[in-house]
Order: sequence, then structure tokens, then C-alpha cells
Amino acid sequence: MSQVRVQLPDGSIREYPEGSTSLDVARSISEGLARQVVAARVDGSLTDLVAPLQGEVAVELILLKSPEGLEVLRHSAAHLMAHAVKEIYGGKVQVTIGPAIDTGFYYDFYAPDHVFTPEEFEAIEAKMGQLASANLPICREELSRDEAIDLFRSMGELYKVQLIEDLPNEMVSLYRQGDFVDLCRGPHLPATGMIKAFKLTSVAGAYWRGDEKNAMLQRVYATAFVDKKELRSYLTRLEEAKKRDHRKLGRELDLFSFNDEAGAGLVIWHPKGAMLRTLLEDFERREHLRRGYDIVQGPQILRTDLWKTSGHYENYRENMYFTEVDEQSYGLKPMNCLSHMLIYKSRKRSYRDLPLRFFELGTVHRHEKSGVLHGLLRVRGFTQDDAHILCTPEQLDAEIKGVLRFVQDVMGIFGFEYEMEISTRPEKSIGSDVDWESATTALMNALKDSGLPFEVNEGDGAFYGPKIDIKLKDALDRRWQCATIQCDFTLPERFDLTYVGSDGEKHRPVMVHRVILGAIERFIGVLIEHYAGSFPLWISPVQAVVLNVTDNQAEYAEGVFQALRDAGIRVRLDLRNEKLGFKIREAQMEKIPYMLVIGDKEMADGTLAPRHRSGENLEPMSPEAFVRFVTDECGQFH
RNA sequence: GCCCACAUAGCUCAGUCGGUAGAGCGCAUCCUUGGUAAGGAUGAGGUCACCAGUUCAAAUCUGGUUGUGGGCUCCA
Repeated sequence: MSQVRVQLPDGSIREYPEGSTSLDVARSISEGLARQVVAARVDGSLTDLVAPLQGEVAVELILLKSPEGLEVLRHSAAHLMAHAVKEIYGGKVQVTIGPAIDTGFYYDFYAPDHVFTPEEFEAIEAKMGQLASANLPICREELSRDEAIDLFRSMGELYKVQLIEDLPNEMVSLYRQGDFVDLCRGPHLPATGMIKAFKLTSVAGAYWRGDEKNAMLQRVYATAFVDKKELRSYLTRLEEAKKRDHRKLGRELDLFSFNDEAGAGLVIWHPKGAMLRTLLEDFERREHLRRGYDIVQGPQILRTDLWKTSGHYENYRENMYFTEVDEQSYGLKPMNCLSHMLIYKSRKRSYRDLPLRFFELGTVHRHEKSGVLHGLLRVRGFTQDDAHILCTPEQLDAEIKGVLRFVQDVMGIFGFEYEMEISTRPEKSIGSDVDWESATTALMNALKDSGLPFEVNEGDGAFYGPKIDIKLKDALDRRWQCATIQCDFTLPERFDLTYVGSDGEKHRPVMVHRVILGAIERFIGVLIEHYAGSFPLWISPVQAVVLNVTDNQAEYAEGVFQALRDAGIRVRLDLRNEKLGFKIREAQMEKIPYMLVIGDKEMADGTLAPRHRSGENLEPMSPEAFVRFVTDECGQFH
């Protein structure tokens, strides 16, 4: 009788009778193990536990608790949700796709005659619960394409038919649980009973196949965990994260606001927010000057003809604001490059002048689609820490490495973790193969040199050149692009930028477009969430507040306040007729780093008693000593 | 731009069946001079986002506009 030879991850080899499954393998090791496995990786690919093994195979059991196990669980939970929805609404809805995602799963339904609302979540969850406790076996079936198409067509599931029609395979797999059957690659849990903790979270629109020309489907988001405890802890974490939301903190800390009458996506900076911005901008200017950049500045509007030269009018007009004065059309700048091109062209350049690094804290306006606006993270008017580097092709490599180091330095200062991606040549693009090749190589080399992991997005570059994007996460783990390094072959060409080489001939410079923080607005949004509003001392809009215990010390406290302010500390004075505890509470809620308490004792000693927002009390010290203390804590960034 | 939901006092939110509004916090005034996260009293705040419509009557129902939230598409 033939046998199946199974190699386990530890290298051991076991033999099983023909027709054995991964579940049998698990059982042969221990019953406890068998209860925890959800799928198996057979010769490298994920399969169901109950799939028969053949010949000689490597088997790795996937535990429910592993990341892949959770993915299988969520994928099966997506089927369970679709099953429940079909049970409740029947022919009114068609199923489409339902994958697992980082935070759970979703399922897209086509239901032109029904609108899903959060009110019916409970009913769907209840039905899911019923189907789960029925512990229906989840069975895989294989059908030929034609059979599968006939099957789904007979069920009225036309989206599934479309999916199959676009599959290259001869055979497709289906998963059946009770009366519900879904086209799916798998793998899935052996039975619905393993799905114990799930919750529907939201509904949203989503285009079929992610294309806005297609029908709008209804996407129901949900999440699932191995048990109720983990689900609860996830929901609690979510609540906690919402407290860090920069929109909430922005209001509570009185940093910025938006105003209906002013217009959507336009930030209004209040004193403390504007101070925070200013501190970041000062920091940026210092860091750029240190690295050999020149600070430049261009106008907010430039004649429309120039936007035609640059190609923006052709490719970016939809996003631009225009205005007409004296029969002359102007475009409000959506990018800063134009002035920088003009500065380059303002005189003849030699290879000895290069590289030129033009830096501008440039405020730009872009008419973003109304639906994408999001607090500070996606706005219509914002300031970029923008620079354009113009260099010879030979210098490109070193310049990109310099920028990447710059990014790493700055992210390190703020303690950000980040993800990096490189995007290569898209189908629709301009420029020669040689240019793309060398620029992509330069970016790739810089990334490799940095020693940090990165992902490659094939074909996702800009039409004018390849790029590196650096993404930061917000409180809810959504990723936002901040820094970006882009090579550009278009503009030097369009503006006919040249330099005289050592050979006396004209050459075309290479251009790198880059931002470090990205947009100050977005960066501050992420920064607020990163620090939960408790900014480090050097960028705290208010670093300290002087609090008197009674009116008795008012005059002395005012003197201390003046002395600190003269020394450059961002300090406030609170002489209100309130109890100390009350004033401390307010300062605490404002997340002011230091509260400087002044009572009779301090007045007598000529000191102040600092209390950190952490609750820690420092030894009383003189105002001069406190100034030194603050300067010291701010380190190089005061 | 598209889908769904939402918009009531400065903030967070109640407001039942259509009968022109409430709370807590904050704010103001007074009392209180109190040493590390809320002392007390009194009071003032609202064209219920805006514009139409239905109705004897609209915060409430309908339509539109603006804005917000969650997504999709796009992007710093």
C-alpha cells in the first residue's frame, strides 16, 4: 500500500497511509495540536487541513494563533458574514469579494435594492452566531470553469461569474458551508464553529475592482479574533487610539481649526498651533542650511503660460486654482518647482556650480476631491519643506544618499518608525530608458546602503521619474506619505536647463524633487498622534506655566515669568484666583511640560518649584537654573 | 468626485408621536487666599449648519447646498 511521506519543519519525516490529511498529521502529533490548527502549508502553499496529501511533501501546520492562522480565520469569517447576509436578504444581494485585512476583514456586496446600515449589524451578527454555532463543515470542491460559471449564473451571482471568466485556471475551487457556496482559493477553517469572536464595524462604498468607472458596491467592514478576549482588547485599543486623534487633540489643545465659511481643507492655525509650526520651520531651515541647501522663495501665483510650459496645465489643471487679473491668467501654485527652475535659468550655470540645492518652505494649494479631505492629514492648502536638487548625472547617487540620510536623521529625532517604498517606471511615462535605468539604480543603491528594509512597487512611479516614498502611521495605523524623493526628467527638459561641462559643451542637469517632513500640516497631524499631544520640550508651544499659590506671591511670580520669557522660554503666567490644584489640572490637560509652582517658600528663597507633566516634582531651583535646565533638555534643538 | 452616516450652546451630548429647546463641562460676576489633576453661589450663552418645500404648526418630515466622519478612487 502506498504511503505519504511527510517532512515536518523540524526536519523529521513521518509516514502516513494514502489519503491522509494535514489534520491527520496534527492528530498524530497530539490531539491538543489538532484542536489549534486551522490550515497547513504544504510544499510552500497554504491549503486546507482536510486536503488529502500525496507522495512526498513538506508540511507546516498553521496554528490559529499565528498571523497566518488569524488571516485564515478572518477569511472564513468573511464567508460567514456573506452567508449570513445571503440568509437574511437572499436574492436582493449578490456577493463579490471578501478578503482578510490587517484589522479584520470586509465583504463587498452588490445590492441596488438594499442599503446596509449600522442598525442591521446586530441582526447580521446574530445570524452569523447561529451559523457558527451550527458548526457547519466548510468543504472545498473543485469544478471546471464552465461548470462553475453555470453554477454561479444559475444562482444569480453575476459578479462571481465575472471573476471566474477572468481567471486563467481550468479548474476553480469553491467552498461550501451549509447552503452557502462561494468561489474562493482558500484555505479555510475546517468548520464554522471555530469562529467565535467577531464584530461588524462599518459600511462604506467601494468600486467594483477598485475602478471608479465601475459600479459602487457596499463594503461591510468587520473584524474577528480567536476569542472574545482578544476582540475586546482590540476594541479597547481602538478607543484609546481615538483619544490620540489629531482632530480631537487639535481642538482640545487649541492648535488649529477649520471653518465652514472659510472653506473645506483650509487650516486656521491658532496661536499654539502656529507656534508649533514655526518651531518646526525654524528647525527645518537650520537643518537645510547645515546640509548645503540655499533658502529661496517664489511667488504664490505665476502666469498660466508658465504652467503650460511646465506641463502642469496639461496634467494637473483639475487640481489647480486659477485667477484672472487685467486679462492676464494666473495659476495659484500647486507645487514649488517653477520658481526654482527660473532661479536656475536666471544665469548661465557651470558644472562647477552644481549641485544646486534650492530649499523653500513653499505654501501650495491643490483642489483635492472633497471626499478625501481628512483633518490635517489631507488638506487643500499646505506648506511643503520642498527642495529641488539640480546636479550632474555623476552626482545623482551621492545626492540621493544625502537626502535619504537626511530623512533618517529627522525621523530619528522625532522617534518615528516608517516604511519605505520605491516605485519604478509606469507604463505611461516619458524619458529615455537610460535615464530611468540610472535614476532607478541610484534610488535603489541609496536604499540598499541605508540598510533599511523597503518594498518595490513596480510601475508605480510618477510619469516623469522613479521615486522613494516614506510613510508614517497615524493613531489608527493608517499610513500617510510624508517624505518623498523623486527623480524628474521632464522639467529640466521642458525648461531647457543646461550647464556647461568641463568639456565646454552644454549638458542637461538631473533634477531631484524631495520633501523631508512632506507637508508641515500632515506632519503635524501625525506628530500630534505620535506624541498623543505631549510634545517634547523643544517643540512644545508652551514649555512652562508659572503658577502662584495665593495672591501673596503674584508680584514675585510675575518677575519670574518676565525673567524666563526674557531668557527665551515659552512661558505663561497663571495668576488667576484659583486653587493650585485647579491650575495644575488645567495645565496638565493642556499637556504643558513644566508647571512652575510659586508659594511663600519659593518667594522667600528666590526659587520656583517645577512639576513635570508626568507628575514628577523637581527640587526647587532659581529661575536661572531652570533656564539652564530647559536649554539642556532641548539639547541641540533649542 | 462616488457610497453610507451625521450636523442642537464654545466643547461633549439629551431632546419620545411635528406643538418654536435641555444637561454636564467651559464662560461671566460675586464669595473664597486655598501647596501639586476640579472650592462655593449666581448668571449669561442657541434663527437647532444654510436655502427651499410640505403643514395650522418643523430641531423633528421632504428636496437642495455647505461642512464633518468612515470608506472607495486619487494623493504630500
